[in-house]
Amino acid sequence: MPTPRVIYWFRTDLRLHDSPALKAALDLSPEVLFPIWCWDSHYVYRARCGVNRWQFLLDCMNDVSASITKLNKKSQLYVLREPAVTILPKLFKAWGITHLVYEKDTDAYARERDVEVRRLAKEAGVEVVERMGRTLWDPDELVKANGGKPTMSMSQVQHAGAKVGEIQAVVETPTSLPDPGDLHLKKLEQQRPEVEPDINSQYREQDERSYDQGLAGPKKDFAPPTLEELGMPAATTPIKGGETVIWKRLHEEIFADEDYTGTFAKPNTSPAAFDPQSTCLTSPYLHFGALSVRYMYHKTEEIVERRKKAKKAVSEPPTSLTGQLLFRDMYFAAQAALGYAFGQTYNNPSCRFIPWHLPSKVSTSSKLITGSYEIDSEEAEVQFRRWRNGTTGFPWIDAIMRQLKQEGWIHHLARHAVACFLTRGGAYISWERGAEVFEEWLVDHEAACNIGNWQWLSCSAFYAQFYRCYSPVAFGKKWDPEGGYVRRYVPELKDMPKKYIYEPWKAPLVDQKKAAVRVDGDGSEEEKDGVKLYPKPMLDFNKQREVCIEGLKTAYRVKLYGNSRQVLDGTWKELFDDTAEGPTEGKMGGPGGLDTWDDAEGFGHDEDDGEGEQPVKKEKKPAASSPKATRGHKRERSQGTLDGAFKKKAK
DNA sequence: GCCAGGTTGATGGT
DNA sequence: ACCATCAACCTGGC
Repeated sequence: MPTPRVIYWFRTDLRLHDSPALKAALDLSPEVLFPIWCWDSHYVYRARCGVNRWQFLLDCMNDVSASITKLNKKSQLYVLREPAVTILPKLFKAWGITHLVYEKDTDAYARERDVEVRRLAKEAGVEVVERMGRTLWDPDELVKANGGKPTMSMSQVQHAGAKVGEIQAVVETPTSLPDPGDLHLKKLEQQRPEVEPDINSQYREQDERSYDQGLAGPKKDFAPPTLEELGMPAATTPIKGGETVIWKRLHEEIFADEDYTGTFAKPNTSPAAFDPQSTCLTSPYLHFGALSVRYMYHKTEEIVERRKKAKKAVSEPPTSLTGQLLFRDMYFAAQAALGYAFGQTYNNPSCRFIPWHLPSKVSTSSKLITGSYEIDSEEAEVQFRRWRNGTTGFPWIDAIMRQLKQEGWIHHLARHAVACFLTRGGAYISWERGAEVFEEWLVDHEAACNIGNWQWLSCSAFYAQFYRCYSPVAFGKKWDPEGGYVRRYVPELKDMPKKYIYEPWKAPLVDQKKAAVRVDGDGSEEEKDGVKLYPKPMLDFNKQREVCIEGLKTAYRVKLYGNSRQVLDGTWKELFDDTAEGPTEGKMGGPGGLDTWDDAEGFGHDEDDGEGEQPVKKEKKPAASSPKATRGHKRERSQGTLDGAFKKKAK
């Protein structure tokens, strides 16, 4: 057996502390170790990653690279400007690799990529070593312990977690690293093919920009790129990425304040607090793996246990700090169980079907569904744009959306406020449209959590109390009666009297004049006759609230899910007509999703919904006129980008 | 089948 | 700060 020559492939784990995968790599006692990042994964081949998250990723890369160099002057993070599936086979050969080691990633897209990578490794005689380090428990094991079903509630996670066993202990941080070997850059660059397979030609333009710089970048030093190299403008977020950044803050500020850590209760933290924010803001570091979630969990538990012994107050899950981490695991496991379908309503057995005024792009791109919506979606489209722009005319909503765009981060409850407002508590627009905006702008965007939370807030899954509705006026007022948060992020209202700060359209003209702002228009103009403008509200909230609740009531009565037959074949609409009164007997067209791919896995929602229809299990393929209808679309919401590209190549 | 509980509503009372 | 009420969803335990 030759001495191991190892590639350590960084993906979701830009850290050196508490990394089970890195430890596994070092436990091989390798002769050489190449720490690499491939120009791959979600960050190149994706439609939507805003500049702020890009910057945060680059911060994390630079930081971990510097930490590597500290342990071994000859080493660094080698950022390769080529996707894993094409560069890895070449590296295996050129570097004489025996082992490929990485942290397990259960993201739907990552799984598909990694299946291909395993195949390529096998072909090259390279052993793959994979370790879980991204969540408290392995999402696949949580799902298994949950009866093979997606985890849809906190109690399910806690029960399944108890079955899986103790959360893995923290592993030690390496104090030294092996040398990397000769990189053979010239040889590798000569071998560079025209990018084959052509993974997602739709992102071609962006790819080419980086390929033009060569495999090792403009300076041939394998350094992380700059935003300039990527052709992007400067970032606007004040949040700085990197393991050392969060490590310092975690110990010097968060854990150092044991009262804060030990009694943390999410619902009691203010969404209107800024500078500093009311929560610990660890999410983006967890996302990029710059902070280990298990380290955070164990350290928090240590503090909580110490306080318990001292008979000091502590908080408990789900509202405590560790409770927040449990929710994260819940969403990861739900995603692991559902794969690509988790990211959309269409063909998702866990997601309730609600006929939003502005449907998702998947719905509208499906021939089966287009045309079935008769609602004035043009008005909804305008409302969507105003929501995105932060010009809804509701200062609380607009302040949040503007903070999100500028800084890439908003408080959890602020996310609730704007998500509820966009979907079931205001504009009645599909959660998928909102999720896309968060995906682009959040520095902490985690596909599983973002998707899960949008389903939660829109009452599509996880949560059902749709009559609990956030008011765009009252909710902000409750947390911030003076309106300081609004004044900070909607500066045109900074001198508006407190009385009108959440409802400026009610301010008499004389007050508007004093505040040097005119409440008028739809947000398309910033100024008129030399006076600053703030838009009038884009909808009557109290009226819309009624419309939304009625809509949700109907949708819950009709009881269709994303994989119901009527959703897949586009005949759902008749079920929503004439549903105003009475029970639903006889109105439903039969169980919905019994004949879709999900049923093989046994967790459709349709088998037990009573209502007295005969099971139509027998009719194998429904009246789907397109193969899309049964296989479902894959989306690019950070899951799913490779689609057919791999498969073609695999043959 | 009943009933309590569900991380984070709003309002109007004390 | 702590109620009840509004209307009424689902899940989980018995």
